[in-house]
Amino acid sequence: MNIERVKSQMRKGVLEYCILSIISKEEVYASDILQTLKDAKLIVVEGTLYPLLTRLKNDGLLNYRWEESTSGPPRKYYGLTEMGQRFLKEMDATWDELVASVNHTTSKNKNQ
Amino acid sequence: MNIERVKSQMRKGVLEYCILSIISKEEVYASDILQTLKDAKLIVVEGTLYPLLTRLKNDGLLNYRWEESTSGPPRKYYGLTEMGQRFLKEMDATWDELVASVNHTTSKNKNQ
DNA sequence: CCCAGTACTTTGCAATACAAGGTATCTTAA
DNA sequence: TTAAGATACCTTGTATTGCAAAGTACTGGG
Repeated sequence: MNIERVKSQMRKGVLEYCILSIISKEEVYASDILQTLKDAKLIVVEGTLYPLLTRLKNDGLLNYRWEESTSGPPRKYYGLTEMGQRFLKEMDATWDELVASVNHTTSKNKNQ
Repeated sequence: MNIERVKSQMRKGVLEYCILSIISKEEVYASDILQTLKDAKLIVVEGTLYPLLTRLKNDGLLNYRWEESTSGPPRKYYGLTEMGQRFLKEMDATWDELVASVNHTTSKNKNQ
């Protein structure tokens, strides 16, 4: 048992939410997403992200288009489907509820 | 893919944190914990809680004592070890960081 | 033509929440 | 005294999924 494992586990729960949120702002490809998550200190690796994007696409929340790159192989640029946008809104509410629940359970509030 | 699965997944990440936090306030047994989590809208079932308590005990974060009950079999009352208390403090910080990271990624802040 | 860089994909493993069923203890009441 | 019901703790099997590591494929430079 170590704190890194706990961090990793907490991350898991919000990964899909953060990824959908990032994609909702602009069309991006995998490396963009990895960089954005890294900037936010949410460490994720390729082996996690790619299968997750595929899953979200198969669930109809994402779509993508290929785009040629001047510096390597073509990239998959992802965007949110209409269903993805609706889902993201629900996730927003779900996240807010979770934060409220945890703060309630741990007796914290915003001023602490 | 449905929103319930997402809720469940978000819950997972904070379960240990919430349970340690509940136990830190007073000695409790499993049913107390289930009730407290339920009140906070963090649904958990027995089959999840018991193995988790055993794991936390084996990791040295919890200890327990048996106590007779006037209305059924004896209960295991759990308390935090010193290590558990230290760990809980780290989890507090980890949670705060996660909230900050998610809010950053999803471009939200406390006033929204 | 090989090598380095970039991008996407796949495979195997480990952790763990949950559903469902099981065991044990205690109280109550016929 | 014993059967039924309530309470409490535990175990097993399954599905999900994040991650490490290795693989495939495209591009341009030397």
